[in-house]
Amino acid sequence: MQAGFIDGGTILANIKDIAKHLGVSVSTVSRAMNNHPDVRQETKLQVMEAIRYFNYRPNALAKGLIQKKTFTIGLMVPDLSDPFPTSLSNAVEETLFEQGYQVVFGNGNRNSEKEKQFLQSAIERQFDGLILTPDFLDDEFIELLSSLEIPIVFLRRRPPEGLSIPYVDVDHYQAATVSMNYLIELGHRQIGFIGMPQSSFIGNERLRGYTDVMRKNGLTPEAGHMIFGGRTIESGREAMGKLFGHNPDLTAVFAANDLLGIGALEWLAMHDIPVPEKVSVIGFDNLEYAGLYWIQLTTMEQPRREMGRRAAQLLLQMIADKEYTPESELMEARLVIRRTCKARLTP
Amino acid sequence: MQAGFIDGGTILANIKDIAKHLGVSVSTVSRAMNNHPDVRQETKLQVMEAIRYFNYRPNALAKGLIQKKTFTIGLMVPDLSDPFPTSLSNAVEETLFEQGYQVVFGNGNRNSEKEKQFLQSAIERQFDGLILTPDFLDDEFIELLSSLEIPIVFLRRRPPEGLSIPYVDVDHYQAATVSMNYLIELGHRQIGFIGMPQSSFIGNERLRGYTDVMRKNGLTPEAGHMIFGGRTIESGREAMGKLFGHNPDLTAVFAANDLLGIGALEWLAMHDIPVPEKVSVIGFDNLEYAGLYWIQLTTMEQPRREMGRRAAQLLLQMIADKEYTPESELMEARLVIRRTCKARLTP
DNA sequence: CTGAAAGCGCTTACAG
DNA sequence: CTGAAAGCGCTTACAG
Repeated sequence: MQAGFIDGGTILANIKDIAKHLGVSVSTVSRAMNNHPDVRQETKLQVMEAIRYFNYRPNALAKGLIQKKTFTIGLMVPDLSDPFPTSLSNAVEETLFEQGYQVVFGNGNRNSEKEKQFLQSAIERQFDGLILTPDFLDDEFIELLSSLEIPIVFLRRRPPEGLSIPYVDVDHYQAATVSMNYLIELGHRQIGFIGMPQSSFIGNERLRGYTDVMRKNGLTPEAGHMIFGGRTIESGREAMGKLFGHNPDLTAVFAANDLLGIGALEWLAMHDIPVPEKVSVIGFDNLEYAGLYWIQLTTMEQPRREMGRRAAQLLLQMIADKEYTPESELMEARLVIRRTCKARLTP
Repeated sequence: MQAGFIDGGTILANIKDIAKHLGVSVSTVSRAMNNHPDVRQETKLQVMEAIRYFNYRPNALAKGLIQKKTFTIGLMVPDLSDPFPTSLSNAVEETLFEQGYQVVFGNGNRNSEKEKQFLQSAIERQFDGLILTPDFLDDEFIELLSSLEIPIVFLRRRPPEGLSIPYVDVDHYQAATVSMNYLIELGHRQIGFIGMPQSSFIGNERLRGYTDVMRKNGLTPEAGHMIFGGRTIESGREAMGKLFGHNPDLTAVFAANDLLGIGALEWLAMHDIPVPEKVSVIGFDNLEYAGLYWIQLTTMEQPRREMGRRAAQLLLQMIADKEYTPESELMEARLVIRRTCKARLTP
């Protein structure tokens, strides 16, 4: 029951084949497919049947070319192998899919060139909108951005100054003060900080939360109590080693993300330093890892699904009304108390 | 220095604007852009400059429509939140990107409808090829597949009978015999099996490895030693509970994937049953999790990057030569010995 | 080396 | 309710 070859020529049916087969015009077929009101019910039914018979699918390129709308949205993620953004991407994808959009993932790959190429590709392919998590906001990238007339929202990143692009992010500073206050309340005073690369905006916001809370409590954030450089388990392990080597009197550590926190826990476990009895550790992100039986990391949970959904919704609004630039959204992280933090024994 | 508005009309420059601006024909601009040999060097340079000036990017829809080639490839993954496929997808993406292709991720979502919709979308959007990991091979899906004339390769799945679609997968049966032989060599005789849902081809291949090696060693795979149903940590935990509850004399467990294995380890840890002293556990996949300090799961590593790369290469070949259907590839998994398996003490 | 023309597969005013 | 025609933004024989 397959059409396969039509008139011994074309491989796949197009709208012309359908029209010819039914003895109607191409316009009529088009209208019938798109539920145009001005089509006789009978005609519509015939068209539907012919479509089934020929296994016809309209060519989205032709459609997009003429309608100037592709129902395609680009979603740039910094690193496909980073576990953090997946549930976020999932939420973006679901929200957009419900509205008939296909989302195209772009692998930024923590690589400036790839990020730019993704933008280029998005322009050439006429995407309807873009959700971006760029790591490299150099001049060239910003110029590219500003030359675009596609709706854009930033996710987990702040847009460069001067561009009115809305963003969705967590208030990292505020969240960091929450976790720091928690440690302070538990009685900790000697608190270390394991940070991401200092080029990271997010990392710096969390650091700012750390230093501010320290100062507010009359404590000096000492250079020797802070260490920067990575975002992986391995670098967390290393950092913990250095930190504790220089400051064996630390009673708590604030790790700027869970991977770093888990690395810290590994180092402490390897050196038989009991957590939380001797050292408390708090992370940030609430990755799946954090809940493992052996880890049970106390951490700040980012509302990942909500962030993804919200970013998608903002974008949808912008697409619906091109004049409108919605407000950015700063969401709150939530303290998830597990088993790596404990009140310091008052001496 | 931005063009922005051209002739107070169009927003974005197109090839016509460039041509008009230079006083040459559209064909000449097209040829200059595409490095056609028959273009004067000087003309080419002028075109290049105009392109820069207008910030012009060719419309990929128009290009695709006429060239019948979109440089777009669809990659279906079963579940965006599953940690297993990411490095695999990464390798696919890298390989394809090098050759100028954009890959579009499709979220199968372990949902039959979404898988079909992705195929439909791929047809409409004229993708050049497809890498598929479908979970639902019902009749409708198979018919859809066979009506396609796009090159397809299956990744981590076997194509339905009758369709000559090449695939790339690990030899799960062979790998399972490797891990089982390892347990047998360690002296284990009472070996349990924690399996995936019985609808899973992969799960059944691993099960077959288990039962065959048991039988070859004169052991009977007892129904009470096997348990099926999930692929998550939680279901591994549950399964281990049931298994051990009924068979406290088990000395080893073969978990059909790492998540199940980790769940099993959790249950054992929660019940103070020492691993590997009392019970050995072996997994399958070698997820990142498996290497965590507290887990150190002995497991079978799948060559994920190679699988992804290979699938992409096969597809590229098929795209280059549409007549050619390459051989499928069955790769070998590798035993990664960590700390969850130990020789059984001979009584 | 360059241009005019046809055409890719659709949609959409415009007429009737 | 339906059809003929123009057009979306390109590429590519065909002529010159």
